[in-house]
Amino acid sequence: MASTDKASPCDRLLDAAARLSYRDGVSIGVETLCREAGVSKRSMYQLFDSKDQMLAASLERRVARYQARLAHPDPDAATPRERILYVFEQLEKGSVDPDYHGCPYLAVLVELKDPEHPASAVARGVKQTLKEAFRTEAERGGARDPELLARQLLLIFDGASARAGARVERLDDGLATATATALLDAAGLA
Amino acid sequence: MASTDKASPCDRLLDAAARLSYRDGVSIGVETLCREAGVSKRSMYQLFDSKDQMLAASLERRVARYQARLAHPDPDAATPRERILYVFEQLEKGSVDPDYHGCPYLAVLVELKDPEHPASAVARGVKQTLKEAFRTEAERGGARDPELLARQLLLIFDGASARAGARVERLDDGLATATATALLDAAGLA
DNA sequence: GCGCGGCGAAACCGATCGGTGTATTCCATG
DNA sequence: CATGGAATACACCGATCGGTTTCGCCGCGC
Repeated sequence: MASTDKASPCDRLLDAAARLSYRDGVSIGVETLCREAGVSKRSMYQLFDSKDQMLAASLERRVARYQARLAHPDPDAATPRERILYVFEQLEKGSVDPDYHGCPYLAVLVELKDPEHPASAVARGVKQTLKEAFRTEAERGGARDPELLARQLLLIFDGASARAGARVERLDDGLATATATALLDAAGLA
Repeated sequence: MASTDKASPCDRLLDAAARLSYRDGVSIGVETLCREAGVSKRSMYQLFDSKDQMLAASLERRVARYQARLAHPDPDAATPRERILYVFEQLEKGSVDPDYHGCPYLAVLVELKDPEHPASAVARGVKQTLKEAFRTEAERGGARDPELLARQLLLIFDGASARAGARVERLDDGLATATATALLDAAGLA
């Protein structure tokens, strides 16, 4: 059976929306989405009010998985520095996938220039959460200015993911971790 | 008279394409573009082979202006460090404009996931040129690894422009220059 | 005065957009 | 077996997509 069988129409729709909108952009058509999910357009509009809300739901659905992949597997044993650098190591590991096209949440924010779009709100929330995670680690590690360090790390994170996704830069030599390390050192993080 | 009068149809078209595709995204329609430029669709298709090529031309047209805005006004008197930091100061100055939506070349690369698109090639070229400018300054300033430093600075540049354009971050407190400075120091740049 | 070329207005092309209406089928529950 | 909700197929809506074509005006050279 195909990987999309057996799941509920709602799940199949959200998975297809996440996959295709990430690969082809948010302007992917609902017709294509439904065909890919094996769900009729009529069913889709009974499950969701609009394409915009389905897109937001498809982003929301993957938030936990996304954050879990960036979280250090053994948080208690790791230092703040290790937990921060683990995020960038994971970014570098993911970027070698030929299907990698950058952080999907940043891509949505760039493509949907409308900040009122429901999907933009989801994406902003993910970015905010990551920043707060960085800031918490920065505080625990004794950084001189935890807020500043967190904002700097997000500059690196988003810059690296955007450039790697656009195939303008490669991260597989540790560019992101090296840059983050330089900032951690400059911030006086333990 | 409107600002678009008196210029040639070609210029008006390219200006409108640059303005609207930057504001609304590259999926802006040719109908809208032509209406804004006051040029008939027929004339547009005599001047350009396709919408894609017109988009590429509109990006190309602004390259020199874009690069000039990032270049230090007095290159001979300035140190490599000053010339590098000037780029980030200009980025921060531009980002306070309410119409700022990030670096237009990075936005095009993210929106047009197709690297074969003629506009993608133009955008990649701009990024490459900026990286080489950074590397030249890094060499002249005696950085330990000029190539690495140039790549790191572009991470900052693109991360800052994308986040500022998406209104997820503000640069008006000097975030970009502060981060770049930390990297220059870490690289041993004079 | 006349014809011709360039250009704008607008119709037109097939395709696709987001979204809806309607009729039908499937399946689980009572 | 009957009923009802869920899902289907499919036609349809007006709008817009990138792109082409027709027509008619206007100015310039002969």
